[in-house]
Amino acid sequence: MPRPSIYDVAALAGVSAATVSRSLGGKSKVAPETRQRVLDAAQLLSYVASPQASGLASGRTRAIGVVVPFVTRWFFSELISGVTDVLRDSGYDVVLYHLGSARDRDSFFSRMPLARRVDGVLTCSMPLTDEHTLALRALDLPYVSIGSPMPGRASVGIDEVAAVGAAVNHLVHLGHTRIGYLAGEPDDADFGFISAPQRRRGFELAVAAAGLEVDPRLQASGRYGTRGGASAMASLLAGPVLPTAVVAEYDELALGALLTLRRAGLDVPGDLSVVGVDDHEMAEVVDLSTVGQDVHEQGVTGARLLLQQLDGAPAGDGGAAEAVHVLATRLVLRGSTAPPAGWRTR
Amino acid sequence: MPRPSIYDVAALAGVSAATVSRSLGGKSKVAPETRQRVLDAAQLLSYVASPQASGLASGRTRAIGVVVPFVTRWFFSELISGVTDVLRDSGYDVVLYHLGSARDRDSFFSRMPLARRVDGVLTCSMPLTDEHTLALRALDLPYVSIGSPMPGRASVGIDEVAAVGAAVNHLVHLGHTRIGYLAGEPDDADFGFISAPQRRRGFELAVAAAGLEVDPRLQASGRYGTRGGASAMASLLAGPVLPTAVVAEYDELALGALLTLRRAGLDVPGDLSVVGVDDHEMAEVVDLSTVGQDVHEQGVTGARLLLQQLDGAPAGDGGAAEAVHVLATRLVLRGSTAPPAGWRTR
DNA sequence: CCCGGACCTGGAAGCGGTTGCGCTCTCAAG
DNA sequence: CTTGAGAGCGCAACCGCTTCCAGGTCCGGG
Repeated sequence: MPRPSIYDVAALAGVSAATVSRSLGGKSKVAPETRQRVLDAAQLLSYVASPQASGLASGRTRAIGVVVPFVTRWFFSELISGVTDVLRDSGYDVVLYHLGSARDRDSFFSRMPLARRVDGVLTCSMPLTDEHTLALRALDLPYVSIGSPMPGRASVGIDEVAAVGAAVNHLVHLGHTRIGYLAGEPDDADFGFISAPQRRRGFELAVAAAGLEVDPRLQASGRYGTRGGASAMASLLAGPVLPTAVVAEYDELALGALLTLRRAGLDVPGDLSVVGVDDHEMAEVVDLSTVGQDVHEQGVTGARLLLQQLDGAPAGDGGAAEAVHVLATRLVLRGSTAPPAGWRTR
Repeated sequence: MPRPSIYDVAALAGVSAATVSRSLGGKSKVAPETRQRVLDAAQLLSYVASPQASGLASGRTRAIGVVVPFVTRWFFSELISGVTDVLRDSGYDVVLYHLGSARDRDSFFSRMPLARRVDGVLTCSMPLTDEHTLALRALDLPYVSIGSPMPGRASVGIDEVAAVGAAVNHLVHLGHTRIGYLAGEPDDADFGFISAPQRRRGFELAVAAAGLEVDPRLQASGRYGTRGGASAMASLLAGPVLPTAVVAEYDELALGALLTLRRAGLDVPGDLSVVGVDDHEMAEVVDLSTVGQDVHEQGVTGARLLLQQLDGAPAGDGGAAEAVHVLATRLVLRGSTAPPAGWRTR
């Protein structure tokens, strides 16, 4: 028994297919009594309209393309979770495009499978080349970028520069003067976090603003993740000049750093303070001070912005389509930061 | 300028729409020279066939529904990553359904938005009621279940009982006799890991098999995640009888347990051994012994099984459609386990 | 009593492809 | 030279729904 079509429902309800469509779609006027009859019939047959056909006829797909470079990393999974929750509740399907490598991205943006498949696009902290951006623009679909502003398009994110600045200032206020920086490096998939440059800049600006010197000997980098943080910290420890505190580009690096320090027998924050950025779920576990961002909320906001564009401005006019939403970050003080050794409050 | 249709391509190439379709679809015979002309024309117009229309006409959507209860948890994100990689390379789109709460699931399975949207379905460790299962069956689509076998359908997973058993045996061989168990509890979303009962059973069977007593005073549970592990361990420490080793239902719990132990000033593995299950990425960082499973590989395998059904047996015959793939687990020995205090090798 | 308008509903034309069927043309065998 | 097999390609019929347009009813007002 094949799936029932709209005609089956129409026949059962004793109306035309047009009326069934109207009753279910809820758009134009149908006599309440008629509508109920149709609804009952549909229910009875457990009829579900073919998204294919309805999309073809109406020009709307009721699906959103969500493009992410990674799905296994904390930041992205939080984002996806926020996005999918909002979209599901609005009746949109989420088509997930997982583009880890540059190769994947290139082939994706040149083939553009998004073309007629979705009503809108959401990219999450995607490192896009000009070509990619162009291809995206050519789609001329409602679009929101999360994690990286895009000229003329709506976006949501945090102030990366300020976030790292807050971390630095916290250390400065504690009295630290030799502040190190742990950065991530692009990994095999040739992808560094898109926010990396800004975070580094945030670090340097804040250090300079505090009247301190930006000392390259106090900076180190490691591959993505905890492992990278561990090795970066190790190289800092092996360096010519020791910091009294370090800020990590993101929490995973800080976690690794903590590990290295513990193994080296150094006390945190006694011998060295550590502060991260993100407020990763593990940060609380290891008592890491950090600058938190609400990633789930960014996903939610991004999705909402997109929905707004979808049933409002038809992509491209002023209004919400260009809004840049900057979400707040918060300094989360935990046990990994303290005044430098030998320093005392006046 | 609206998106080009197949007729635009046809006109440009000087052929009929049918030929364009055949040239791009690659199915039936087209003269190589003609096909090339069509390909060039399509390329020139950057033509992408509407999935809607082609799906409607052909009955295939080139999309797979992936249903997960969570996306932010290690296990699931790894799975999704494996699944999406395979499907993307096979030209399938992934429609992600993120159903965290029982309410979400109920409304999902009763509305069944999957109906005509996808060619196949993949569920990942979903706790399904009989109703859900029935609704899924009624779809009559190629289907693979990851993380929980389903009668008559293909599935992939690990032997949960054996995995925990391996953890227990490891401790037994080390000489432990008072072995505790840390379990997770369902969280707000009313969801406990679907494998929880089997893991517990694995624990109890292995303990019994070792000739030891299953002592309820050596078992504790906490809410999902590290936090839960920490509190579960705490309650064990506060209990009437102390274990010399504990196995945690999954690594996140073990991580929390390690934290509690460290804070309590207990040495691991000196005072107490800890072993987890999963080989979570943080396990390596904190030097946790564990029983590892390759979750990414499970995703890959699941996706492959589904593809096999898609272009082979039309859902429901014998063959691969019912295969139960059990992937291997491996005992990963790290620094969190050792013989019990006061014990020495003969 | 007649007419205009509001309100429902049905008919039918697509939406943009796919594909069965059949026509045309080429070429080798009879 | 005739005939038949194939290969290539076009015609047209859908796929299942949405939506424009027009027709039919029912009312209230003139």
